[in-house]
Amino acid sequence: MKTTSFAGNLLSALKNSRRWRQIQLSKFHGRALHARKLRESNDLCAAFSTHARALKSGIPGSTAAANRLINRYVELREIEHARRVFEELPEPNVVSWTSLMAGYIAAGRPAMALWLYGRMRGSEVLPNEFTLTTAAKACSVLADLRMGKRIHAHVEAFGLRGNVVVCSSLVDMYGKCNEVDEARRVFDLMVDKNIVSWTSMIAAYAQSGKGREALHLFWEFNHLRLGFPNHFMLASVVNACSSSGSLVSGRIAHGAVIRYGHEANDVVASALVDMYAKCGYFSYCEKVFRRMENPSVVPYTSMIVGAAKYGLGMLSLGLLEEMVDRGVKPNDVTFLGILHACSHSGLVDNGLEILEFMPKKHGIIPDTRHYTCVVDMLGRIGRLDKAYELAKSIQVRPEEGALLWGTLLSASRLHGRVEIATEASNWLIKSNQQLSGAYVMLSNAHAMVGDWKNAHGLRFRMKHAGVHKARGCSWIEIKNMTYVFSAGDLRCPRRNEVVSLLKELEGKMKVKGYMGGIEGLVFVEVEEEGQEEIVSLHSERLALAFGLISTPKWVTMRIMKNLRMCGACHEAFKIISEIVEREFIVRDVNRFHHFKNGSCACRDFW
DNA sequence: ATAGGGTTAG
Repeated sequence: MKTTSFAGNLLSALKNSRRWRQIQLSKFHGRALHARKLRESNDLCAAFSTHARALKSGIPGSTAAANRLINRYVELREIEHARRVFEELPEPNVVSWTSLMAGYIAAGRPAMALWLYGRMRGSEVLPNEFTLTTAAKACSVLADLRMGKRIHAHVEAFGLRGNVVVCSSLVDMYGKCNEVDEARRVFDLMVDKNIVSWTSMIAAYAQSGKGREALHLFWEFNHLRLGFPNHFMLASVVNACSSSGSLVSGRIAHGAVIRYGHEANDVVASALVDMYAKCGYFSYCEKVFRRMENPSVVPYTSMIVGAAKYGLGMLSLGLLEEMVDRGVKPNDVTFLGILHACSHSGLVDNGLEILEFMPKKHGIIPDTRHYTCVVDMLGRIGRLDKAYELAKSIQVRPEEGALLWGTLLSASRLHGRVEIATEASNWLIKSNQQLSGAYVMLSNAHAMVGDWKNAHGLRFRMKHAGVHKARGCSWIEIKNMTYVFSAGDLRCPRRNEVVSLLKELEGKMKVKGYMGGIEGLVFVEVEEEGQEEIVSLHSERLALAFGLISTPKWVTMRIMKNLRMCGACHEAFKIISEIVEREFIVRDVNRFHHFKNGSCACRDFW
């Protein structure tokens, strides 16, 4: 009985199917569909008829036949039909369960796959390596660590820790859940490793900002002569270079890409575009991008964000226009980049216009992230009231609002708008987010308008609440050396030179028309073994001169950022390089020749 | 029936 009614349901489902209607419509109008769609439709008809035949005959077919049908539907992206077949099965086996789970992941519904896994564990069917790999993948997509750990436990329980595919999927899962150390533990315990396992681990490091570790692992892979890196691995390696901001490694990685013949791969090229932008080599970023024949939305977005970082807001806007003309659809990230670009190039009116046309012209509804960019844009040029109004008008979930209110806070601090700074800080403190930033910035805002009583009071409250401000740290790579500096570290070897450099840069910035936001009072913290001191100074540059911040890299980065805003990044880089180069001899200049010839071997990496 | 890569606001 069930079968008969199901046949009826199927028929109506068939008739309701969008593709079925398409077929009927095209037949009726005598119009041909696109070849691919037609093929798909025919395939779907075939699947439907197999399905209907099986049901009408009333003889329950073999489970294997049903599984084939499930997979056919999954391939055709008809997950609900796959599910119907599955639900009709009197005795689904492990393949039926796994196929359906994989189908739900492919359909973008990984939570459903995990739900099915739970149901399966309640049945008599036991999972095998395919099921657990699929379940781990669902956790990876969802970044669901809790469930991921349970899957890991099941892998152990079913004795599958020696399976390379299962373990690679666990490495990937832990990586995507931001548990790189756990990923590494699984990776190290693997006896059999293949290129996928290595790539998963390298990608896990690269994606969590541990570029050096990623590169080291890549070096190991090459050193052990485990094979040639493929485009998957190289994309991750290039990504590792961007996340460590290392231009030297990046160029060598580019050499490796050329050497192994993966220049034409879209994903690798996108990673290179991003890497050159992040490592401060914009002309190469552009070069690599322009070499791509049909850049997709991702490289376009990388380019837009890259141009924005160099103060080339008009170029970003031009790129948006160009991609739309070429039929590449911008996405939410693209618009984040565009708004970021407008913000950093002072293109406020363009930015507001973009915000308005995003949904109308491009079908992208702005979310909190986009509004945060606009708040930043308005706040940056001092239109605090409008920024505040906008921030208040947005409905945000508490866990989403920290960036929004943090942005507003830093803008109001910059412009000495204590009342807005207070409200923004209170929002952050109330929602227990970014506490140290909230306290410090509000305290700085009070200090800026000369209200020392409140400034000190906040510091006291902060201490009382047990909130600790982590020491700032940054680094710069010049030629072959990385210089790391941390705030409060007084061991700056070339303080005087840096101070005169900063003065020089300041002069150049003024010529370029950049009005530094911080000309008034700033707060400088000196935290050395619990010691804390509040100092009011004329500017951060002076703070540096007094030795209170001795962070050339920290300061140079800041200056570079400022210079980028007025389009003088190269100048800054040149001057800084000159200073540092005098003392440090650049090692192994020939590497660059290797790179130029495209014959750089990966073992030259270090 | 199973595993890996690129863009994300302050």
